[in-house]
Amino acid sequence: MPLRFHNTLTQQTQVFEPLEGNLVRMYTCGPTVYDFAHIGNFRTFVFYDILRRWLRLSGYKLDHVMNITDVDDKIIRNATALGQSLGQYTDTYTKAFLDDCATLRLERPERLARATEHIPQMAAAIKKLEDTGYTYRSDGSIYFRIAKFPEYGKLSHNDFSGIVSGARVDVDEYEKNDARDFALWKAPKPGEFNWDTEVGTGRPGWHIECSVMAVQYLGATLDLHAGGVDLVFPHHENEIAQSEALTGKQFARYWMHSEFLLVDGQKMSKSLGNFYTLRDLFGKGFTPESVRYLLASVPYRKGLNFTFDGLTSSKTAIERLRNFKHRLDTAKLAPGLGEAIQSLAVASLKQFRDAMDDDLNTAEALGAVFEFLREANTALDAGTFLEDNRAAALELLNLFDAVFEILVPAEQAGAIPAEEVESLIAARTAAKKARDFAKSDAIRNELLEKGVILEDTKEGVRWKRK
RNA sequence: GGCGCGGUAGCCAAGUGGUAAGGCCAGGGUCUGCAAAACCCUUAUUCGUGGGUUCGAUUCCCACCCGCGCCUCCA
Repeated sequence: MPLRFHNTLTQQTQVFEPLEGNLVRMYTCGPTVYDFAHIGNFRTFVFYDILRRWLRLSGYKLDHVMNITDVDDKIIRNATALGQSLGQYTDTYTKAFLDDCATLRLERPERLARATEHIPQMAAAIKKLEDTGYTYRSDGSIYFRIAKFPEYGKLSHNDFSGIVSGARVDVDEYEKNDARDFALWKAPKPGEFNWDTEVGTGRPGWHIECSVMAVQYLGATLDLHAGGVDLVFPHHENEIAQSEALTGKQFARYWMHSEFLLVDGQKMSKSLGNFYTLRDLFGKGFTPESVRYLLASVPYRKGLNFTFDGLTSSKTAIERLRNFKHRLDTAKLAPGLGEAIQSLAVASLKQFRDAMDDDLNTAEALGAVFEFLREANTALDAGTFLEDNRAAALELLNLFDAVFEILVPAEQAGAIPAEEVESLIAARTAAKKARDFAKSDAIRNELLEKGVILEDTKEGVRWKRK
């Protein structure tokens, strides 16, 4: 089945094909580094990661740019309050963001682009828009005149034709000609962080950075542009207006937007006390893998209701997958090929691929894995899962983990070393053999307290960390 | 009000014009010195409400109710 994505621009799910061969030029909206990113942000960043991985696994090469917005009102406010330079302030949160991404095993885009490192390019773009009549100045700021861009609204499917009537409004009386016009360049404020450029002193508006950096690194027409739904309007709509006014070419061919994450059915907000960063969750004992799994398991276009029950349930599901992987890796199997389980493996692999091809339907892809897992366990118990079945089963599981990447546990600081665990297990086994159950149970409890769970199986003792 | 997304078992959630994937929880079982862990089994005559189209709708159409998002730089 061909790879298909839902395109916000056309409001349809359509076959994805890049403009040029197997190279995908993509741009995703990254964080504004004014604070720690929260799990709602990471829902979107995990979506980018799944998208990247599936494109790669589908045989595409990626040229992916993500911006780091390191100048905006909140950053300026906070940095000023702390008496820090912009760079000092944003470095802290940029680093925290990148650390969090690594913890969640998010692939790094081919390029991260910081807004403050592209100020001259933004000024040049604004200059060009001025020269071509797309802008006007007002009180030292430069605005984009959306009346000059008839297609404005095509992404968010809003009809602005009734609102766009700039001529009525007196420029001297109003900051903007039209309520929908947006700032390309903001007038300098005394005591704040400003840049001297060819269009004057001040600082860039929010939207221009994405247009400029995307076009600079990826060319006038992107294959794919993604972000959270809340960015559809105005951010992405404005990006389109600027970019297409600038280049005269279609800006992005496919627009993908991830839905919101809710907490207990409500929007996350500081006042409700349901506002979580990754640090908060790890502090409560949840693992990065559980967070990653939960955020990845609900298809990106569906609102995701985040709950602690959900995290706990993810942890259990991950355990089951890891147990199965371990069993596949270590089981002693009779030679031969079990026909039934083999055809199920092939079918499950196809189902997994088809589901991912269908606009990244991760929920159905997971369903395929678990269904196979159950049948394979039954076959393993029954002895109808044979040596030559191992490869296809591992292929499915490896493909699954190439997307979800949760099978290998993260290292935990302060954990009991493996050698120590092994020697305690040896002592327990000896005690059991001598039928000294008091001693063997004591060792078992000691290990449990240190976070190690023992599993007595026919093949011997297996252990894992809690 | 406009635009968009969604309402499927206790919770999370997939899906199709032909009679409901999967995960978690719960209950039952296998295994075990006892446990744990692991594994298996069971769990929606029903898909927000009311109409309509159809031989047949959760799936198509209409209306309504409810939740969420955007409509001033929130992923």
